[in-house]
Amino acid sequence: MAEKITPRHVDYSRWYTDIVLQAKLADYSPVKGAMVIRPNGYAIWEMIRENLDRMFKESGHVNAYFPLLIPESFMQKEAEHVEGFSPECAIVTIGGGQKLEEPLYIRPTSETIIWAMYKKWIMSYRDLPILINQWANVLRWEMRTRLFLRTSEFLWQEGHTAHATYEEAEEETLKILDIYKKMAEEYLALPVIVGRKTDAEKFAGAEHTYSIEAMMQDRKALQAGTSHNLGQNFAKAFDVQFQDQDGNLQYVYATSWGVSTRLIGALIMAHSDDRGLVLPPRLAQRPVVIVPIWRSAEEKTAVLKYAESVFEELKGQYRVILDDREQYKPGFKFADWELQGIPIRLEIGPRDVEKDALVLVRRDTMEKQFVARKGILQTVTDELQHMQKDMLQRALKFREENTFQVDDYAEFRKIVEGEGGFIESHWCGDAACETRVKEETKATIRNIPFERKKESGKCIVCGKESQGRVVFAKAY
RNA sequence: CGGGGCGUAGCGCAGCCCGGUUAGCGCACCUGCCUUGGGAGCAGGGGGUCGGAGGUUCAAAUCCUCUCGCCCCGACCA
Repeated sequence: MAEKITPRHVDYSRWYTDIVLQAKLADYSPVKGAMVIRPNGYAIWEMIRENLDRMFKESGHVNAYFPLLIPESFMQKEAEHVEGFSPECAIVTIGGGQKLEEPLYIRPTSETIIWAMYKKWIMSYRDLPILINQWANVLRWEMRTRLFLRTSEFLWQEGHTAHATYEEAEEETLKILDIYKKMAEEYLALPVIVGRKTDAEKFAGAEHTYSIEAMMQDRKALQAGTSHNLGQNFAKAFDVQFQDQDGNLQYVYATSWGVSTRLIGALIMAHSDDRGLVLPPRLAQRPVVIVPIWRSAEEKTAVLKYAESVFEELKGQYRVILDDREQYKPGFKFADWELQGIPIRLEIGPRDVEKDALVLVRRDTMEKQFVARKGILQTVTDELQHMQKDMLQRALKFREENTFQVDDYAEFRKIVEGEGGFIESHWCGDAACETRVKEETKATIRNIPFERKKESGKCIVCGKESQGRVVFAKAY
């Protein structure tokens, strides 16, 4: 059989597309720019969703659902917001066979409809805070689309909170960022740089935006989540005031934050290899596959009996696949499950039955080891934990090896135009310098990391004073 | 909007220039046999408005006209 996946070194973006299609994560839809998320892909989203949802609820948030369609007038209330989103909106103008009096926007995000409702619900400080999240689809008309990374319609969660003070809103914004970091590192095994976006890169309508940024295997950056402190911008636009304890009317402070199915793209590009998908164990709904191997009918009986006993032992803890299909040889099954990223494969053949052992293969390292039948549940559990940890460490090491401190613009350009990577350079804070770098190199400031050294230096572009380094990279 | 390319089975393609019986190949799919410790083999089988419409002709996947869709490059936009 021919190779199904273009190797990374041949064509990175084709490799990515091949993985998505061949691992049956998603498929192209009849509508340009949209995609179908297939069961394998949706399973990953479910794992992300279940865990994030739990963390949101543990931190006091509740879920709700706001409608898909937003009156045009709502969209136009917040000036920056309108400007930021108008070009990429789809608008419904006909309903029930008649032209609508007011066009309805298909939500590109829900701030406006939500703040129109918050106006009705918020009267006093006793109504605050409101900590609502919603799981929804949104639509942004995109010219260049790529499966999971940028599609016109995508799934996400969007949190929208309302607070009595700026400080409380800021605290919320940061709390969520922490949850995102946890999701990225502990579940996706994806090390991220936490920081603040520059004004040029912030959300349209926000006071400021924070993000988590990850490095992909082609050394490009991918924004994996954002959290915005919206200040009083939306409260003012929608006239949402509350009466404080002293009886004074004040505008409400807001936040919003989201992660999307783009995380699945991040996951693929950070960990997968030329054989196919590599799933971190904590995101695998089915972390183990058992492949029985036999020749004769007697062997088949013995092997299957043995395999079933292993299956029974593991199934209380893990969703296990027992691949007893007759029509495929073991070699085919190995390749098939590797393609789909199943973290651990257990091979069971006549020799293993005899020795009361089995062969365990880790997807990330492809390392084969003989393990004892006894205690297999514990062995699998240990291996899954190690794999989870190793994947994060490996990704972290890769990022560190491809992060450079640069103080000379010529060298900066050489790196960006060459292999690429994250470049930590001084920046004076002037948008003009940021723009110049973007125009000349296509690299942008990913964020201003929280964990940066206080270090005086000179702006990589203009040479003016700078307090610390920011992270530049080409981004998805 | 300009230039170029492509539409033939689920996917990838050949056939077209030079019109001629039932339109073919690889992969995938179905049935059977045989195999099974790294993507097997053999035999049989199902599946097509040849993108669409019109025209030329005894005869069109093939020639002509129109039309629709997609891809690449440029322009535009960021």
